[in-house]
Amino acid sequence: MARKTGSHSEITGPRIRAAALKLFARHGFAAVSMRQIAAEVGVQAGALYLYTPDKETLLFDLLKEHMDELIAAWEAEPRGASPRERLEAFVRFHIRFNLERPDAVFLSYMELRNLGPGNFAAIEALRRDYENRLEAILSEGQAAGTFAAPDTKLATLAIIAMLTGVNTWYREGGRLSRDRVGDIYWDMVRKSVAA
Amino acid sequence: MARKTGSHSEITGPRIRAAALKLFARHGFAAVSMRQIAAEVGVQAGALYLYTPDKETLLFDLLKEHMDELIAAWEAEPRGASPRERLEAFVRFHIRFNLERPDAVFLSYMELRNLGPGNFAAIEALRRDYENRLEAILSEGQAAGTFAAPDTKLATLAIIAMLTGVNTWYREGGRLSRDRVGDIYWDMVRKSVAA
DNA sequence: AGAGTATCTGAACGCACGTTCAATACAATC
DNA sequence: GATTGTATTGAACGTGCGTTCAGATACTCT
Repeated sequence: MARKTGSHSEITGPRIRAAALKLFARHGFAAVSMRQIAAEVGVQAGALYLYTPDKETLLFDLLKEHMDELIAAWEAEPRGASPRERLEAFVRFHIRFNLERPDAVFLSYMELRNLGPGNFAAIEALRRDYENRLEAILSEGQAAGTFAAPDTKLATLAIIAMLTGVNTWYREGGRLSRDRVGDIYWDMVRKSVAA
Repeated sequence: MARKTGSHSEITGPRIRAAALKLFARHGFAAVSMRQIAAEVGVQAGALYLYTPDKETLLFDLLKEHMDELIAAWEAEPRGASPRERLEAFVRFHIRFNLERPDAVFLSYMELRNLGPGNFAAIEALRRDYENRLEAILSEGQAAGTFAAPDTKLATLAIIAMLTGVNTWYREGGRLSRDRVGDIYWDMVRKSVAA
């Protein structure tokens, strides 16, 4: 028995990636077998190799796609007029974007070590690219006298760590809405680099 | 051939835990085999079971020990007179303590999901205990008018995420000393919750 | 209707896994 | 120097791993 009905290649590929994303995030890359991913999709393990050359590449593609989307989404965001407005937009964007993709965010922070050196470097470069966009905002504000961070590079890393941390505790339907969380974090970030 | 010379039980146990900590942090719990740990220690895989009932318990013991040490070390820290002094002490303590144990910190944030429900709950409780100590400081300062965090619970989580993030980028011999990093983060934390 | 192509199955490959345990080697005690 | 107890080996258990591939199936095109 092979396919049941219809042409599936355009649907199986995304389903494999979705299943892999979910399972890798839940149990960790090394703890998830190709057979588990296949079972989640409703297919035999061998069929996965029509869509990926190997397990590591499957992980890499997920991480790469996530980082590309992150940067593209930030680029598409309306650009604030002042450094202060741009920083506020960044804070709210980062929280909102990450809360919409908890599995991909989790993977991006936890499973980099399962990549070979070349793939690792590619993802790291994208991460640094994203960080640099925040640092540029802080530097501009610093030059304009709006901000007074003791060290813009460290402020960049500190702010991103703080914002990404929201994903570890936020639960849908909890005591705070996403917008309210954005308000609270913006207040803290704003003050932390205030002049 | 069994032992080479001398009585080893008091030395093999700690060596197993040290090897497991290093390898788990480097490659992830699921990706490390009992045979690899044994090889690192210079012993056969079967010998590990003299010191741990199974692999998960080995991980749990590492995490538990780390959390116990963390809380005990904070308890032993001199207690500042004011909320502001206590917060500064917390910031500097957290950075210093975590930078001294990067592997254990990494494990504590990444491998909780490999614990069974009971073990998981035990570690989570200790983590919450630690967080509550910071939140208590913020609440006191809030009541005294020293701090004006929009939400002490979120400020707690934000500060801890920010501080723990230092471990992801700090490298010995880099451009900043540990003390200087403490200064910079204390400046940002102080301002972020300032009245 | 028939050929060709894309998609998938099912079995197999060699290898490594966590764990157990009888046998063994050594150290300490008498 | 024999006895006892502890620390360790080395082989084995059944299971599951990532990956490959010949063959089967269902769809498309003529």
